[in-house]
Amino acid sequence: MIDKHLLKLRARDVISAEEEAFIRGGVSGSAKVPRDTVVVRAFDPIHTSNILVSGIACRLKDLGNGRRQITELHVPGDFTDVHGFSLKYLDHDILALTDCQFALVPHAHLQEMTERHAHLTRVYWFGTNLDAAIHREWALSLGRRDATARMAHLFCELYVRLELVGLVRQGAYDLPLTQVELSDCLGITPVHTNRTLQQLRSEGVVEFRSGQVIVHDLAALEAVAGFDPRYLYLQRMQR
Amino acid sequence: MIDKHLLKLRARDVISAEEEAFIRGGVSGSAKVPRDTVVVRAFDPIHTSNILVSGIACRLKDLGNGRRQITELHVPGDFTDVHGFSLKYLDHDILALTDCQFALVPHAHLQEMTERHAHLTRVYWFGTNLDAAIHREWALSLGRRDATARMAHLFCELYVRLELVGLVRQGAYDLPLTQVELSDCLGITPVHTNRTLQQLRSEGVVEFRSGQVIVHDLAALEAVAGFDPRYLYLQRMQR
DNA sequence: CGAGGGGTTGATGGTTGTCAAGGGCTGTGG
DNA sequence: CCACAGCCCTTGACAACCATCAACCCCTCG
Repeated sequence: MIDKHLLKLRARDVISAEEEAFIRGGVSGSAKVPRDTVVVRAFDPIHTSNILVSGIACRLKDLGNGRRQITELHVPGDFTDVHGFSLKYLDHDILALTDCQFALVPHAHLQEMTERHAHLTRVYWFGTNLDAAIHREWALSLGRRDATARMAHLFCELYVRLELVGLVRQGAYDLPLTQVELSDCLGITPVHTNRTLQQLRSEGVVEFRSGQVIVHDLAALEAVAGFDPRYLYLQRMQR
Repeated sequence: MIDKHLLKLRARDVISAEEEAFIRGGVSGSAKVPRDTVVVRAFDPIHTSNILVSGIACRLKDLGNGRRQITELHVPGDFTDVHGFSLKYLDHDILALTDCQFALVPHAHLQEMTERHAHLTRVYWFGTNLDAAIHREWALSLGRRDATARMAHLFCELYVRLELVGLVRQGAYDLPLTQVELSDCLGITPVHTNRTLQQLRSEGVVEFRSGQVIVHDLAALEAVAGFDPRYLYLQRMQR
């Protein structure tokens, strides 16, 4: 069930058989939730964290006045809320953007990990730091890239992250979001999202249609985005 | 030297005398750097992390074409780059925005901490998760708040964070940044920063002048910002 | 005294937001 | 089987926020 999660971990560090067993042993159950479900509500106390097994989820901050910002998209293999273990509550919702399956990990298990598995603790600490690096790149996009570059950059990021877990085929990947949800990632209005998508499509760079991203020209997409993947920390650590 | 750092830690968790000794024992030296110094350069390998003792520093992402985005401001007591311990290099610069003093902590010491001090490891893990929460709030600002609210929100955040380490007096605190640097926090141009500052000043809410932030009406400032401090996780944990 | 950094102001333009309407598709129930 | 609701996408007209460009002021410092 959490094979993709291990794939993601092993892309960046060495996980021993014993550590793998410990991780697998920590999964206390699983949950299937339909599209548009709030999996974890902001500010609620929590005692379990969720590994995304399948589907697309996100971290969503809601201003209440109708304005909302997605601060990260989650792909299969992601630990959507390990940070909940140390924070005790989240400052944002975890929302399933499509039908999703999650593997559940009690915080007690993470507590035990910190007591007895120093290396694994560092691996998951790294994981939350990677999330923070993604947040920073999004802040850069939101602050200093125009709508076109911002959108291209998001498509580049997802390309890399999904390829890591084997979900890119022939330069295309599934992303069954609405244009409204995409807007909430990019900090623009749905109308402008629509027009930006049309522009990228007409230039033959990338297409977003019927829940799929089809990259026609990856080099061009990266150029439009100004994409530099180093913020995703893709090299494996030497232990 | 790192009293403010301990103040910050103890605001959110219980630190034993033994743990305090371990932290203090980890400081291998200190560094004084003048304004505008890059303390840690993006993508350089690193083996030491820095606790900010005095001054204001930031995390800065540079697009190269003149566009740059500050993703977090650091105040005295902050561990500006603990995340460098697990990431091995940073995806952004650490820049001293004023004359700064830092306490240096070798990564070997943090490594030892993860092996022998599980609770302290959780404390510092929490710390990086708090940074990520701040990143998310900034992403929300950059994506969904207008310039006025964004600026007000930043002043609110700094008010809380500086108060925690005893650096707010009579509703005012030092913030010796230029308007250009403030612009790089807010994702707007210096010209617009200037006009937004004038607006907030003329409304009697807050004043930013000669390196000081003077809050005239905190309630109004928080209202303009839509400020909710819960993302700063101010309650102390019960161990 | 001149250079340079920082701040201020005015005029103008562009990216993006807002408002409003309509089209296509899907699912459902009469 | 058709009517209709609802969601999603698309388009056009217009407005607003913010960027750009350019100039000027003030202060400090060599």
